[in-house]
Amino acid sequence: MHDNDAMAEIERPDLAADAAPAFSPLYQQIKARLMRSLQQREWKPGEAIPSETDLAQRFKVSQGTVRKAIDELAAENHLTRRQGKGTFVSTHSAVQTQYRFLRLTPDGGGSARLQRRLLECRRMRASPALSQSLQLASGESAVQVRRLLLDGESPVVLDDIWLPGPLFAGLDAERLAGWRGPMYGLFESEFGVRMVRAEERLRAVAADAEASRWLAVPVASPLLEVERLSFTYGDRPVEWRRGLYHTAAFHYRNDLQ
Amino acid sequence: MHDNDAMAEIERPDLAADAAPAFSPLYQQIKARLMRSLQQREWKPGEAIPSETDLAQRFKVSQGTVRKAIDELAAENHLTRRQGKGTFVSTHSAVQTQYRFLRLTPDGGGSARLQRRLLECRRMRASPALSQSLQLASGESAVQVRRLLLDGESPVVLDDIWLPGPLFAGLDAERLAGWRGPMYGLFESEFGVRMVRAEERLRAVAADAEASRWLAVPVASPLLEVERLSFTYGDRPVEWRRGLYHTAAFHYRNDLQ
DNA sequence: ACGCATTTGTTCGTATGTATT
DNA sequence: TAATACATACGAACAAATGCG
Repeated sequence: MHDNDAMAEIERPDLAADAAPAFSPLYQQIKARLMRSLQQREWKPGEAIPSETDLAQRFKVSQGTVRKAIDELAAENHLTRRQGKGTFVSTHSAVQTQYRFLRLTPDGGGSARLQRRLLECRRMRASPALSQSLQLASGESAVQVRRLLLDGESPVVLDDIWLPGPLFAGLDAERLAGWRGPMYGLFESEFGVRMVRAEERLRAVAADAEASRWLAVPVASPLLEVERLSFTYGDRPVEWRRGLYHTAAFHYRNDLQ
Repeated sequence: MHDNDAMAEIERPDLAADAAPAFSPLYQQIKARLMRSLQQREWKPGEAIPSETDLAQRFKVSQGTVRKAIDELAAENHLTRRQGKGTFVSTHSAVQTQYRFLRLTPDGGGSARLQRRLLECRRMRASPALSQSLQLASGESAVQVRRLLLDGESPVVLDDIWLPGPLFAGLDAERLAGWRGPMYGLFESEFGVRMVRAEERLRAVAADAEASRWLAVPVASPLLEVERLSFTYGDRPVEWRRGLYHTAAFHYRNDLQ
């Protein structure tokens, strides 16, 4: 009836780790409550959350149980632990986590040092496809941002970014151009929207006239197309992005384990 | 009354012998010893390792310390825990982890169900570049495998795979063609080489004549090039692979967190 | 410069729950 | 049902890093 080797075992629906139906371990419940506090911005990106002993008292559980909850949140990059200092809400502005989602790497090694050049920032009516991706009500507005990333003088990435209009009220070219640091840092601190995870889809495509112009490559050159759907708390999609990468001197790096 | 960890350190000065830098937490030392056992195939892929209590006795530490070591090894995909059954050495043959490194996904969703077609398997002198990548002695032999992955009748991936010749003695077309299941499963069970992690580099390239023929696309079509360097225990590189993906109906999926 | 309090990190021990055989 | 193994939970103590007075 049961298979006895390692290959059995798969058929179970195996409910997701964070969805907590009727009965879930205490630490999972604590984890869910901490996630809720993060979502409600009780503690903001960069700030410290209460100490483990404080939280244990608040939730009336042992410190070890809080610890296990925090462990998982730290493993998922929601929180960052610092021995002797405390546990902090992760932020895309922290130097060590800047450009956390950018996998572009120079072929020679090292990490990319790219300049940004803002090309466009405008408000538009969301297309049906975009409304679908970002779960917008029909007819809702969107912000479109177009920009280049350059290695010195040579353009490497052409990004088109779409955001829900209402969520990013007040976002315009001036605001973007004046911001020093990663765009996701701006979103966090100015609009209260923190990107917590993203799904990327990669393809090879041929450069069209526009991409050819901006990236300074011949029409029909092969380009790496990177589509990205980014999510904030509660698995809510809040950014759709399409990047075209010129992968002559750079590549997209991915570590598998 | 009981040992604190300083005393434990004195009782077992040999613990830090290989990897651990002088003083490291006990559970890290246990983790290193477990890794060594995995590397030496004391327990083989798919097999169960001793229970946590057994290991605790063997290493003369508490069960909780062993648990923390195993936790990390499980998080790194070296081990797989199954409640009530035991802890098992991960294997690429297990159904739930088959094609763990393959990120190719049909655009419509679901998971890829691709046929394999072996095109070539031959022994060759390793090129200098390959020797460099696989850390081979100069003049050492390599095995080259070329194959197609097909979705029904339409080719999707052209893979070229290079392996260290001595490590894969006896690997030939017949052996490959006769094997049912993932290639990495064959490597594990027939050659004792388990891939534990890999680094991929992605680029967009133009199809050359050969790629065009095998993938049934026009010359100069954009293709997704996926270079992969795979490592076994001890960070030893044991496979170099170049895949050309035709990303018309498929894409390379990557989840960022 | 030093010591102290705070906070996370490590280790132990114990008990109980849950899944598997 | 019983035995085994992993999973959860609690409590306690000490270590190590940090920051402050």
